[in-house]
Amino acid sequence: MRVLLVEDERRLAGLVRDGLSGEGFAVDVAHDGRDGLWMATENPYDVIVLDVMLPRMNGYTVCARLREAGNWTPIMMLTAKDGVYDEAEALDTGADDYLSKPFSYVVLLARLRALVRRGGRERPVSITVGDLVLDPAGLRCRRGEVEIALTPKEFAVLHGLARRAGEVVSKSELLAQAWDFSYDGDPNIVEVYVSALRRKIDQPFGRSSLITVRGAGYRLEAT
Amino acid sequence: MRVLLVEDERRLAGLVRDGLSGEGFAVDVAHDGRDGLWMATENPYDVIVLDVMLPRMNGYTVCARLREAGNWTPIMMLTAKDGVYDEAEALDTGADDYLSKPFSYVVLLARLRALVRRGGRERPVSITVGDLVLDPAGLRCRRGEVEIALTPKEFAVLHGLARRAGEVVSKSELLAQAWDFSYDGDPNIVEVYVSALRRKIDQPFGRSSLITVRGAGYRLEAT
DNA sequence: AATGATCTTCAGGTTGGCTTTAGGCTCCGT
DNA sequence: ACGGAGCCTAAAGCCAACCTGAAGATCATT
Repeated sequence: MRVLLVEDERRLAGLVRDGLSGEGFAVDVAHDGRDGLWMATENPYDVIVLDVMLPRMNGYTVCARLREAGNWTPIMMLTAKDGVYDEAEALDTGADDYLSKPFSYVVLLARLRALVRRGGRERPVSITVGDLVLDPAGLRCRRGEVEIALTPKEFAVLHGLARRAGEVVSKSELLAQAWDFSYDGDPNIVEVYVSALRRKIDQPFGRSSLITVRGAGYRLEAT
Repeated sequence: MRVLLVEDERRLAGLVRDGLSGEGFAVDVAHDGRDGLWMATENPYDVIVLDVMLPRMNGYTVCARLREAGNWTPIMMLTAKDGVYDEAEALDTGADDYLSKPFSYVVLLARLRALVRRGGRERPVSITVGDLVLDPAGLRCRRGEVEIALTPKEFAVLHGLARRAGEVVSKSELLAQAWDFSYDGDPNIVEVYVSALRRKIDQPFGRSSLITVRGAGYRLEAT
């Protein structure tokens, strides 16, 4: 059971880490928002404990970014009870549960277990474009009844297109969405993936839903 | 924020209605499928909460009918977890998200908000000149029901004209809009594009909506 | 280590949009 | 009627954008 703890107060972080380790959790700790987002993106965790007030990027933003990126790991938000931050906002941005500071360790443990057990939120919003269905929770995709196997990168690119079905999405936008912030490779990579996607989602079905708009980008149509 | 709740269990419907009302939603309730379909058709809602098992018409059918009719209001499906109904089927018929009963009210609220937020993203306004429709987001154009393929440059020129439909737009204005600042080629290029546009948007339809105003520029009319 | 899957780079080939050119046409003033 | 300025448009060259197969690099798993 892997836990990511994003908490800048070193003392609290240490206590929680030690406690959870003793319960059999494998705990990674990040000390600011950006590191937390990075680690959550790079590793698969079973649950993330996320403080709201963090240096370099607040908890809401981290949470929202993860959800945007299709990461639906259960998130427990830690909110300081000084009234500035709203608990409902935590749930809005995609958190699954929250705990107000100060909290007792026993309560945290119980709620964490509950969260892991029920698997967090049931499912993210699915995207439908014609008879093409994307399920971000399982990184799954199908056209009609036919399941289509996609690699994570392929899915990310298709997801970026599907979220704005009917609109032209530029190559640089796709790059920004599906690749790391600081990817500086050949933008041609997008073409390579579009090509692969067409071979999977269009050709076998005799469709042409993934349109090239020369000089502008690509458009996914609900053919 | 208007919500349509289609749910036959009176007690549950009442609870949800009261809760959502308290959050500032305006809630209408229908107690069977056919009423629900009717109300959804007649009124504009921001989101629809739809039980699967309903008298007189089940949730899948209501959902499918709405989508067939071109109604794309975000739909949250409520599925009873007794295995008879499949969640995937909900997504198939065009639902945007689903929630398994029993669910907690907090979760429903959070997911509803997520749905509305996503569905609420409005596309850039399309421009209409008579029966000519321009969709800037998709770089698409059609006259009536007929889709017209335009290159990005052609679209840019037509867009410049359509935004000021009925007015005369000078060649230099079009140049400034559709070409780079640093373009120093032949202004004749505008004539070339106007020519190409006429061949595409007027000739096939026996129209003449793109008028030359000698010595001044061009005017697009809502013929 | 070895294997297989995925990601990325590379390079050759192709396409199609942009621009220029040039000859013909239209309008308008003289 | 005539000439010229402004406009139209077919045609063709050019070049950036794009496609795609293949090979190398990376990563995860056994």
